[in-house]
Amino acid sequence: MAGPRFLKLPPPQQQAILRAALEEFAAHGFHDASLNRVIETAGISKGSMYYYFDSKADLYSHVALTELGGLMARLGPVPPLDEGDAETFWSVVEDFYLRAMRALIASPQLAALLRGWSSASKSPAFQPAQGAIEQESTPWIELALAAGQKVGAVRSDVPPTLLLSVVFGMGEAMDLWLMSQEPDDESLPATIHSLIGMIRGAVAPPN
Amino acid sequence: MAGPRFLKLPPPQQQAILRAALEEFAAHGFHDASLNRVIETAGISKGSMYYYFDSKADLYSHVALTELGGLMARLGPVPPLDEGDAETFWSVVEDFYLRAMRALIASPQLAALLRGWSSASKSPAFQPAQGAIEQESTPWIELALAAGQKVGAVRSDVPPTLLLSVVFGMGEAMDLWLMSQEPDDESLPATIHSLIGMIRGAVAPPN
DNA sequence: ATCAGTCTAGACCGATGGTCTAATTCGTCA
DNA sequence: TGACGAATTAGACCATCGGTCTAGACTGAT
Repeated sequence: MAGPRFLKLPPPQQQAILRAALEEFAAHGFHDASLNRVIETAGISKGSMYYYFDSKADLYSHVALTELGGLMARLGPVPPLDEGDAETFWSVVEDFYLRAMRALIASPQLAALLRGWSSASKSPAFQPAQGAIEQESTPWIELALAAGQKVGAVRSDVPPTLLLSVVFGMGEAMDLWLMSQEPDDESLPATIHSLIGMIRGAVAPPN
Repeated sequence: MAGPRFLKLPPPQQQAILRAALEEFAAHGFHDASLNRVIETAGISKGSMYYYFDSKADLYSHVALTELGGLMARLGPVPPLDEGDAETFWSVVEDFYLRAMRALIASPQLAALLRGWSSASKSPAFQPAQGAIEQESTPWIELALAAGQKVGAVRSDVPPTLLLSVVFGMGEAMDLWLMSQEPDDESLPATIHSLIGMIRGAVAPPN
Protein backbone atom coordinates (compact mmCIF):
# COMPACT_ATOMS: atom_id res chain seq x y z
CA MET A 1 0.00 0.00 0.00
CA ALA A 2 0.89 3.64 0.05
CA GLY A 3 4.02 4.17 2.05
CA PRO A 4 4.16 6.34 5.16
CA ARG A 5 7.78 6.78 4.13
CA PHE A 6 6.71 8.97 1.26
CA LEU A 7 4.70 11.18 3.56
CA LYS A 8 7.78 11.81 5.68
CA LEU A 9 9.54 13.51 2.81
CA PRO A 10 9.80 17.29 2.79
CA PRO A 11 6.62 18.48 1.09
CA PRO A 12 8.42 20.18 -1.82
CA GLN A 13 9.98 16.88 -2.84
CA GLN A 14 6.64 15.13 -2.41
CA GLN A 15 5.09 17.64 -4.75
CA ALA A 16 7.90 17.29 -7.25
CA ILE A 17 7.37 13.54 -7.42
CA LEU A 18 3.60 13.78 -7.55
CA ARG A 19 3.76 16.44 -10.22
CA ALA A 20 6.12 14.40 -12.37
CA ALA A 21 3.98 11.30 -11.96
CA LEU A 22 0.74 13.13 -12.70
CA GLU A 23 2.24 14.63 -15.82
CA GLU A 24 3.45 11.27 -17.07
CA PHE A 25 0.33 9.29 -16.22
CA ALA A 26 -1.99 11.94 -17.63
CA ALA A 27 -0.03 12.12 -20.84
CA HIS A 28 0.44 8.40 -21.49
CA GLY A 29 -2.05 6.48 -19.37
CA PHE A 30 -1.05 3.84 -16.89
CA HIS A 31 0.48 1.21 -19.13
CA ASP A 32 2.45 3.45 -21.45
CA ALA A 33 3.71 5.71 -18.70
CA SER A 34 7.38 5.23 -17.97
CA LEU A 35 8.61 5.07 -14.41
CA ASN A 36 12.08 5.90 -15.65
CA ARG A 37 10.82 9.16 -17.08
CA VAL A 38 9.04 9.94 -13.84
CA ILE A 39 12.13 9.50 -11.70
CA GLU A 40 14.18 11.46 -14.19
CA THR A 41 11.72 14.35 -14.17
CA ALA A 42 11.36 14.21 -10.42
CA GLY A 43 15.12 14.07 -9.98
CA ILE A 44 15.25 11.00 -7.77
CA SER A 45 16.79 7.58 -8.21
CA LYS A 46 14.96 4.37 -8.90
CA GLY A 47 15.99 3.02 -5.53
CA SER A 48 14.32 5.94 -3.80
CA MET A 49 11.16 5.58 -5.83
CA TYR A 50 10.85 1.95 -4.86
CA TYR A 51 11.62 2.87 -1.30
CA TYR A 52 8.62 5.19 -1.24
CA PHE A 53 6.22 3.08 -3.31
CA ASP A 54 5.73 -0.63 -3.76
CA SER A 55 5.14 -0.59 -7.48
CA LYS A 56 4.06 1.45 -10.45
CA ALA A 57 0.44 0.69 -9.65
CA ASP A 58 0.99 1.85 -6.10
CA LEU A 59 2.36 5.17 -7.32
CA TYR A 60 -0.50 5.55 -9.75
CA SER A 61 -3.17 4.90 -7.18
CA HIS A 62 -1.52 7.32 -4.78
CA VAL A 63 -1.44 10.05 -7.38
CA ALA A 64 -5.01 9.36 -8.43
CA LEU A 65 -6.28 9.32 -4.87
CA THR A 66 -4.50 12.54 -4.00
CA GLU A 67 -5.86 14.34 -7.04
CA LEU A 68 -9.32 12.93 -6.55
CA GLY A 69 -9.26 14.09 -2.95
CA GLY A 70 -8.29 17.56 -4.12
CA LEU A 71 -11.15 17.59 -6.58
CA MET A 72 -13.66 16.49 -3.97
CA ALA A 73 -12.39 19.15 -1.61
CA ARG A 74 -12.83 21.77 -4.30
CA LEU A 75 -16.37 20.51 -4.93
CA GLY A 76 -17.41 20.87 -1.34
CA PRO A 77 -19.67 18.52 0.61
CA VAL A 78 -21.93 16.08 -1.18
CA PRO A 79 -25.51 17.27 -0.82
CA PRO A 80 -27.99 14.92 0.86
CA LEU A 81 -29.95 12.94 -1.68
CA ASP A 82 -32.51 11.03 0.31
CA GLU A 83 -34.52 13.98 1.55
CA GLY A 84 -37.28 14.93 -0.81
CA ASP A 85 -39.05 13.48 -3.79
CA ALA A 86 -37.76 11.98 -7.03
CA GLU A 87 -37.75 15.31 -8.80
CA THR A 88 -35.50 17.01 -6.30
CA PHE A 89 -33.24 13.96 -6.28
CA TRP A 90 -32.54 14.35 -9.95
CA SER A 91 -32.09 18.08 -9.78
CA VAL A 92 -29.58 17.70 -6.96
CA VAL A 93 -27.70 15.04 -8.92
CA GLU A 94 -27.68 17.23 -11.98
CA ASP A 95 -26.36 20.18 -10.04
CA PHE A 96 -23.59 18.14 -8.51
CA TYR A 97 -22.64 16.61 -11.84
CA LEU A 98 -22.48 20.05 -13.38
CA ARG A 99 -20.15 21.27 -10.67
CA ALA A 100 -17.97 18.18 -11.00
CA MET A 101 -17.70 18.59 -14.75
CA ARG A 102 -16.81 22.24 -14.42
CA ALA A 103 -14.01 21.34 -12.03
CA LEU A 104 -12.83 18.56 -14.31
CA ILE A 105 -12.77 20.82 -17.34
CA ALA A 106 -10.66 23.27 -15.37
CA SER A 107 -7.99 20.65 -14.66
CA PRO A 108 -7.49 18.63 -17.81
CA GLN A 109 -4.61 16.66 -16.36
CA LEU A 110 -6.84 15.20 -13.69
CA ALA A 111 -9.45 14.47 -16.31
CA ALA A 112 -6.91 12.58 -18.36
CA LEU A 113 -5.80 10.69 -15.28
CA LEU A 114 -9.28 9.54 -14.37
CA ARG A 115 -9.99 8.71 -17.98
CA GLY A 116 -7.05 6.37 -18.03
CA TRP A 117 -7.91 4.72 -14.78
CA SER A 118 -10.87 2.74 -15.99
CA SER A 119 -8.76 1.16 -18.72
CA ALA A 120 -5.89 0.43 -16.39
CA SER A 121 -8.01 -0.98 -13.59
CA LYS A 122 -8.93 -4.03 -15.62
CA SER A 123 -5.36 -5.24 -15.76
CA PRO A 124 -4.67 -8.12 -13.39
CA ALA A 125 -1.47 -6.48 -12.16
CA PHE A 126 -3.52 -3.54 -11.01
CA GLN A 127 -5.84 -5.53 -8.80
CA PRO A 128 -4.16 -4.77 -5.44
CA ALA A 129 -4.09 -1.04 -5.95
CA GLN A 130 -7.50 -0.93 -7.61
CA GLY A 131 -9.42 -1.40 -4.42
CA ALA A 132 -8.23 1.87 -2.98
CA ILE A 133 -9.50 4.05 -5.80
CA GLU A 134 -12.64 2.09 -6.37
CA GLN A 135 -13.54 2.44 -2.75
CA GLU A 136 -13.24 6.15 -3.20
CA SER A 137 -15.55 6.47 -6.19
CA THR A 138 -18.03 3.62 -6.52
CA PRO A 139 -19.41 3.82 -2.97
CA TRP A 140 -20.57 7.30 -3.81
CA ILE A 141 -22.56 6.03 -6.77
CA GLU A 142 -23.87 3.14 -4.69
CA LEU A 143 -25.07 5.52 -2.02
CA ALA A 144 -26.64 7.77 -4.60
CA LEU A 145 -28.46 4.84 -6.18
CA ALA A 146 -29.70 3.63 -2.80
CA ALA A 147 -30.92 7.11 -1.96
CA GLY A 148 -32.60 7.32 -5.34
CA GLN A 149 -34.40 4.07 -4.69
CA LYS A 150 -35.51 5.33 -1.31
CA VAL A 151 -37.20 8.38 -2.79
CA GLY A 152 -38.58 6.44 -5.72
CA ALA A 153 -36.32 8.01 -8.33
CA VAL A 154 -34.48 4.81 -9.17
CA ARG A 155 -35.96 1.48 -10.18
CA SER A 156 -35.66 -1.47 -7.81
CA ASP A 157 -36.63 -4.22 -10.25
CA VAL A 158 -33.10 -5.04 -11.43
CA PRO A 159 -30.03 -6.24 -9.53
CA PRO A 160 -28.17 -3.40 -7.81
CA THR A 161 -24.90 -4.56 -9.37
CA LEU A 162 -26.40 -4.11 -12.83
CA LEU A 163 -27.60 -0.65 -11.93
CA LEU A 164 -24.13 0.22 -10.72
CA SER A 165 -22.41 -1.17 -13.81
CA VAL A 166 -24.72 0.61 -16.21
CA VAL A 167 -24.53 3.96 -14.46
CA PHE A 168 -20.78 3.66 -14.29
CA GLY A 169 -20.55 2.77 -17.96
CA MET A 170 -22.85 5.61 -18.98
CA GLY A 171 -20.94 8.04 -16.82
CA GLU A 172 -17.68 6.97 -18.36
CA ALA A 173 -19.00 7.28 -21.89
CA MET A 174 -20.56 10.66 -21.15
CA ASP A 175 -17.43 12.06 -19.55
CA LEU A 176 -15.41 10.95 -22.51
CA TRP A 177 -17.87 12.39 -24.96
CA LEU A 178 -18.12 15.64 -23.04
CA MET A 179 -14.35 16.10 -22.97
CA SER A 180 -14.12 15.47 -26.69
CA GLN A 181 -16.59 18.29 -27.27
CA GLU A 182 -14.42 20.95 -25.62
CA PRO A 183 -17.58 22.29 -24.06
CA ASP A 184 -17.98 25.99 -23.45
CA ASP A 185 -19.17 27.08 -20.06
CA GLU A 186 -22.27 28.62 -21.48
CA SER A 187 -23.93 25.64 -23.09
CA LEU A 188 -22.72 23.20 -20.46
CA PRO A 189 -25.81 23.23 -18.21
CA ALA A 190 -28.11 22.34 -21.07
CA THR A 191 -25.84 19.54 -22.18
CA ILE A 192 -25.56 18.16 -18.66
CA HIS A 193 -29.34 18.29 -18.44
CA SER A 194 -29.56 16.05 -21.49
CA LEU A 195 -27.02 13.65 -20.06
CA ILE A 196 -28.77 13.35 -16.72
CA GLY A 197 -32.00 12.90 -18.63
CA MET A 198 -30.55 9.86 -20.37
CA ILE A 199 -29.31 8.34 -17.13
CA ARG A 200 -32.69 9.04 -15.65
CA GLY A 201 -34.40 7.29 -18.50
CA ALA A 202 -32.26 4.23 -17.97
CA VAL A 203 -32.56 3.86 -14.22
CA ALA A 204 -35.90 5.48 -13.41
CA PRO A 205 -38.72 3.07 -12.50
CA PRO A 206 -40.48 1.89 -15.67
CA ASN A 207 -44.09 2.92 -16.04
CA MET B 1 -2.34 -2.73 -41.97
CA ALA B 2 -3.06 -6.39 -42.23
CA GLY B 3 -0.58 -8.05 -44.53
CA PRO B 4 -1.59 -9.87 -47.68
CA ARG B 5 1.56 -11.86 -47.00
CA PHE B 6 -0.13 -13.58 -44.11
CA LEU B 7 -3.03 -14.58 -46.30
CA LYS B 8 -0.66 -16.31 -48.69
CA LEU B 9 0.39 -18.79 -46.04
CA PRO B 10 -0.98 -22.32 -46.18
CA PRO B 11 -4.25 -22.19 -44.22
CA PRO B 12 -3.13 -24.65 -41.55
CA GLN B 13 -0.27 -22.40 -40.57
CA GLN B 14 -2.54 -19.37 -40.64
CA GLN B 15 -4.85 -21.15 -38.27
CA ALA B 16 -2.00 -22.17 -36.01
CA ILE B 17 -0.87 -18.56 -35.68
CA LEU B 18 -4.38 -17.20 -35.22
CA ARG B 19 -5.17 -19.86 -32.65
CA ALA B 20 -2.02 -19.14 -30.66
CA ALA B 21 -2.68 -15.40 -30.78
CA LEU B 22 -6.32 -15.76 -29.83
CA GLU B 23 -5.39 -17.93 -26.88
CA GLU B 24 -2.78 -15.49 -25.64
CA PHE B 25 -4.84 -12.34 -26.17
CA ALA B 26 -7.95 -13.84 -24.63
CA ALA B 27 -6.04 -15.02 -21.59
CA HIS B 28 -3.99 -11.90 -20.89
CA GLY B 29 -5.56 -8.99 -22.73
CA PHE B 30 -3.71 -6.85 -25.21
CA HIS B 31 -1.07 -5.26 -23.04
CA ASP B 32 -0.08 -8.25 -20.97
CA ALA B 33 -0.09 -10.65 -23.86
CA SER B 34 3.38 -11.70 -24.92
CA LEU B 35 4.33 -11.85 -28.57
CA ASN B 36 7.19 -14.15 -27.66
CA ARG B 37 4.74 -16.65 -26.22
CA VAL B 38 2.59 -16.40 -29.32
CA ILE B 39 5.43 -17.17 -31.72
CA GLU B 40 6.61 -19.97 -29.46
CA THR B 41 3.17 -21.54 -29.36
CA ALA B 42 2.65 -21.03 -33.07
CA GLY B 43 6.07 -22.46 -33.83
CA ILE B 44 7.31 -19.59 -35.96
CA SER B 45 10.18 -17.18 -35.56
CA LYS B 46 9.96 -13.54 -34.61
CA GLY B 47 11.22 -12.54 -38.01
CA SER B 48 8.35 -14.36 -39.67
CA MET B 49 5.82 -12.84 -37.37
CA TYR B 50 6.99 -9.35 -38.19
CA TYR B 51 7.04 -10.29 -41.82
CA TYR B 52 3.34 -11.13 -41.68
CA PHE B 53 2.21 -8.35 -39.34
CA ASP B 54 3.37 -4.82 -38.75
CA SER B 55 3.08 -4.84 -35.01
CA LYS B 56 1.46 -6.43 -32.00
CA ALA B 57 -1.55 -4.18 -32.45
CA ASP B 58 -1.80 -5.23 -36.06
CA LEU B 59 -1.87 -8.88 -35.08
CA TYR B 60 -4.45 -8.18 -32.42
CA SER B 61 -6.76 -6.32 -34.72
CA HIS B 62 -6.47 -9.04 -37.33
CA VAL B 63 -7.38 -11.72 -34.80
CA ALA B 64 -10.25 -9.65 -33.46
CA LEU B 65 -11.61 -8.88 -36.90
CA THR B 66 -11.42 -12.50 -37.97
CA GLU B 67 -13.20 -13.74 -34.87
CA LEU B 68 -15.77 -10.98 -35.05
CA GLY B 69 -16.44 -11.88 -38.65
CA GLY B 70 -16.95 -15.50 -37.66
CA LEU B 71 -19.39 -14.48 -34.96
CA MET B 72 -21.37 -12.31 -37.34
CA ALA B 73 -21.49 -15.14 -39.84
CA ARG B 74 -22.80 -17.47 -37.17
CA LEU B 75 -25.46 -14.91 -36.27
CA GLY B 76 -26.78 -14.68 -39.76
CA PRO B 77 -28.02 -11.56 -41.52
CA VAL B 78 -28.97 -8.49 -39.54
CA PRO B 79 -32.74 -8.10 -39.64
CA PRO B 80 -34.15 -4.90 -41.14
CA LEU B 81 -34.92 -2.34 -38.45
CA ASP B 82 -36.59 0.48 -40.26
CA GLU B 83 -39.73 -1.32 -41.28
CA GLY B 84 -42.43 -1.09 -38.69
CA ASP B 85 -43.19 0.92 -35.60
CA ALA B 86 -41.13 1.66 -32.52
CA GLU B 87 -42.38 -1.38 -30.68
CA THR B 88 -41.29 -3.82 -33.35
CA PHE B 89 -37.96 -2.00 -33.60
CA TRP B 90 -37.20 -2.73 -29.97
CA SER B 91 -38.36 -6.29 -30.15
CA VAL B 92 -36.15 -6.95 -33.16
CA VAL B 93 -33.19 -5.36 -31.39
CA GLU B 94 -33.86 -7.43 -28.32
CA ASP B 95 -34.04 -10.61 -30.32
CA PHE B 96 -30.80 -9.89 -32.11
CA TYR B 97 -29.04 -8.98 -28.87
CA LEU B 98 -30.23 -12.21 -27.32
CA ARG B 99 -28.85 -14.23 -30.19
CA ALA B 100 -25.55 -12.35 -30.07
CA MET B 101 -25.20 -12.94 -26.36
CA ARG B 102 -25.95 -16.63 -26.72
CA ALA B 103 -23.23 -16.91 -29.34
CA LEU B 104 -20.83 -14.96 -27.18
CA ILE B 105 -21.50 -17.14 -24.17
CA ALA B 106 -20.80 -20.19 -26.29
CA SER B 107 -17.33 -18.96 -27.23
CA PRO B 108 -15.75 -17.58 -24.09
CA GLN B 109 -12.42 -16.91 -25.78
CA LEU B 110 -14.02 -14.50 -28.20
CA ALA B 111 -15.89 -12.90 -25.34
CA ALA B 112 -12.62 -12.38 -23.47
CA LEU B 113 -11.04 -10.95 -26.58
CA LEU B 114 -13.76 -8.38 -27.14
CA ARG B 115 -13.80 -7.58 -23.46
CA GLY B 116 -10.12 -6.74 -23.59
CA TRP B 117 -10.45 -4.66 -26.70
CA SER B 118 -12.27 -1.78 -25.05
CA SER B 119 -9.46 -1.39 -22.55
CA ALA B 120 -6.75 -1.71 -25.14
CA SER B 121 -8.32 0.60 -27.66
CA LYS B 122 -7.75 3.66 -25.52
CA SER B 123 -4.00 3.30 -25.69
CA PRO B 124 -2.37 5.75 -28.10
CA ALA B 125 -0.23 3.02 -29.62
CA PHE B 126 -3.38 1.22 -30.60
CA GLN B 127 -4.87 4.08 -32.56
CA PRO B 128 -3.91 2.87 -36.06
CA ALA B 129 -5.35 -0.60 -35.57
CA GLN B 130 -8.36 0.65 -33.68
CA GLY B 131 -10.00 2.14 -36.71
CA ALA B 132 -10.29 -1.22 -38.40
CA ILE B 133 -12.24 -2.83 -35.60
CA GLU B 134 -14.28 0.22 -34.85
CA GLN B 135 -15.36 0.43 -38.44
CA GLU B 136 -16.64 -3.09 -38.13
CA SER B 137 -18.79 -2.55 -35.07
CA THR B 138 -19.84 1.06 -34.67
CA PRO B 139 -21.41 1.47 -38.10
CA TRP B 140 -23.87 -1.22 -37.15
CA ILE B 141 -24.92 0.71 -34.07
CA GLU B 142 -25.05 3.91 -36.08
CA LEU B 143 -27.35 2.31 -38.63
CA ALA B 144 -29.51 0.86 -35.89
CA LEU B 145 -29.79 4.26 -34.22
CA ALA B 146 -30.67 5.95 -37.50
CA ALA B 147 -33.31 3.31 -38.19
CA GLY B 148 -34.65 3.78 -34.67
CA GLN B 149 -34.96 7.49 -35.24
CA LYS B 150 -36.76 6.87 -38.50
CA VAL B 151 -39.46 4.79 -36.83
CA GLY B 152 -39.65 7.09 -33.82
CA ALA B 153 -38.05 4.65 -31.39
CA VAL B 154 -34.98 6.77 -30.76
CA ARG B 155 -34.81 10.39 -29.69
CA SER B 156 -33.52 12.99 -32.11
CA ASP B 157 -33.03 15.82 -29.66
CA VAL B 158 -29.41 15.07 -28.79
CA PRO B 159 -26.28 14.90 -30.95
CA PRO B 160 -25.92 11.56 -32.77
CA THR B 161 -22.35 11.19 -31.49
CA LEU B 162 -23.62 11.38 -27.93
CA LEU B 163 -26.24 8.75 -28.66
CA LEU B 164 -23.58 6.52 -30.12
CA SER B 165 -21.18 7.00 -27.21
CA VAL B 166 -23.83 6.32 -24.62
CA VAL B 167 -25.21 3.23 -26.31
CA PHE B 168 -21.70 1.93 -26.78
CA GLY B 169 -20.84 2.57 -23.15
CA MET B 170 -24.02 0.95 -21.91
CA GLY B 171 -23.51 -2.04 -24.16
CA GLU B 172 -20.00 -2.47 -22.94
CA ALA B 173 -21.03 -2.26 -19.31
CA MET B 174 -23.93 -4.65 -19.86
CA ASP B 175 -21.83 -7.20 -21.69
CA LEU B 176 -19.28 -7.11 -18.94
CA TRP B 177 -21.91 -7.43 -16.26
CA LEU B 178 -23.68 -10.22 -18.11
CA MET B 179 -20.49 -12.23 -18.47
CA SER B 180 -19.69 -11.85 -14.80
CA GLN B 181 -23.08 -13.37 -13.97
CA GLU B 182 -22.38 -16.66 -15.74
CA PRO B 183 -25.93 -16.52 -17.04
CA ASP B 184 -27.89 -19.69 -17.57
CA ASP B 185 -29.69 -20.09 -20.83
CA GLU B 186 -33.05 -20.23 -19.13
CA SER B 187 -33.14 -16.86 -17.43
CA LEU B 188 -31.22 -15.09 -20.19
CA PRO B 189 -34.20 -13.78 -22.19
CA ALA B 190 -35.69 -12.07 -19.15
CA THR B 191 -32.36 -10.52 -18.27
CA ILE B 192 -31.81 -9.29 -21.81
CA HIS B 193 -35.28 -7.81 -21.73
CA SER B 194 -34.29 -5.77 -18.71
CA LEU B 195 -31.11 -4.62 -20.37
CA ILE B 196 -32.83 -3.54 -23.56
CA GLY B 197 -35.41 -1.81 -21.40
CA MET B 198 -32.69 0.29 -19.83
CA ILE B 199 -31.17 1.21 -23.17
CA ARG B 200 -34.64 2.04 -24.39
CA GLY B 201 -35.21 4.29 -21.42
CA ALA B 202 -32.02 6.16 -22.18
CA VAL B 203 -32.45 6.71 -25.89
CA ALA B 204 -36.21 6.67 -26.41
CA PRO B 205 -37.79 10.06 -27.12
CA PRO B 206 -38.64 11.84 -23.86
CA ASN B 207 -42.31 12.44 -23.17
C1' DA C 1 33.81 6.98 18.24
C1' DT C 2 30.92 3.55 17.25
C1' DC C 3 26.99 1.33 15.95
C1' DA C 4 22.08 0.58 14.25
C1' DG C 5 18.67 2.06 11.43
C1' DT C 6 17.07 4.97 7.68
C1' DC C 7 17.60 6.26 3.24
C1' DT C 8 19.84 6.72 -1.57
C1' DA C 9 22.18 5.62 -5.83
C1' DG C 10 22.57 3.05 -9.69
C1' DA C 11 24.29 -1.43 -11.50
C1' DC C 12 21.85 -5.26 -12.58
C1' DC C 13 18.01 -8.72 -14.00
C1' DG C 14 14.71 -11.01 -16.99
C1' DA C 15 11.44 -9.87 -20.26
C1' DT C 16 9.26 -6.99 -23.53
C1' DG C 17 8.18 -5.19 -28.55
C1' DG C 18 10.62 -4.28 -32.43
C1' DT C 19 14.82 -4.14 -36.03
C1' DC C 20 18.32 -6.02 -38.99
C1' DT C 21 21.08 -8.98 -41.62
C1' DA C 22 22.62 -13.23 -43.23
C1' DA C 23 21.01 -17.35 -44.93
C1' DT C 24 17.71 -20.21 -47.14
C1' DT C 25 13.95 -21.38 -50.01
C1' DC C 26 11.50 -20.93 -54.30
C1' DG C 27 9.84 -19.57 -58.91
C1' DT C 28 11.45 -18.49 -63.37
C1' DC C 29 13.93 -18.18 -67.38
C1' DA C 30 18.08 -19.69 -70.13
C1' DT D 1 19.98 -28.38 -65.24
C1' DG D 2 21.91 -24.32 -63.62
C1' DA D 3 21.63 -19.89 -62.14
C1' DC D 4 19.84 -15.63 -60.81
C1' DG D 5 16.71 -12.68 -58.11
C1' DA D 6 12.95 -12.23 -55.20
C1' DA D 7 10.29 -13.98 -51.31
C1' DT D 8 10.74 -15.81 -46.94
C1' DT D 9 12.84 -17.30 -42.53
C1' DA D 10 15.75 -17.50 -38.44
C1' DG D 11 17.43 -15.54 -34.57
C1' DA D 12 21.03 -12.34 -32.82
C1' DC D 13 20.55 -7.89 -31.43
C1' DC D 14 18.64 -3.28 -29.53
C1' DA D 15 16.57 0.02 -26.39
C1' DT D 16 13.48 0.12 -22.85
C1' DC D 17 10.56 -1.58 -19.45
C1' DG D 18 9.27 -2.63 -14.25
C1' DG D 19 11.50 -4.41 -10.54
C1' DT D 20 15.54 -6.20 -7.34
C1' DC D 21 19.72 -5.82 -4.80
C1' DT D 22 23.74 -4.29 -2.67
C1' DA D 23 27.08 -1.05 -1.34
C1' DG D 24 27.51 2.99 0.79
C1' DA D 25 26.01 7.69 2.77
C1' DC D 26 23.63 9.82 6.24
C1' DT D 27 21.72 10.44 11.07
C1' DG D 28 20.83 10.05 15.89
C1' DA D 29 21.78 7.66 20.19
C1' DT D 30 24.94 5.62 23.31
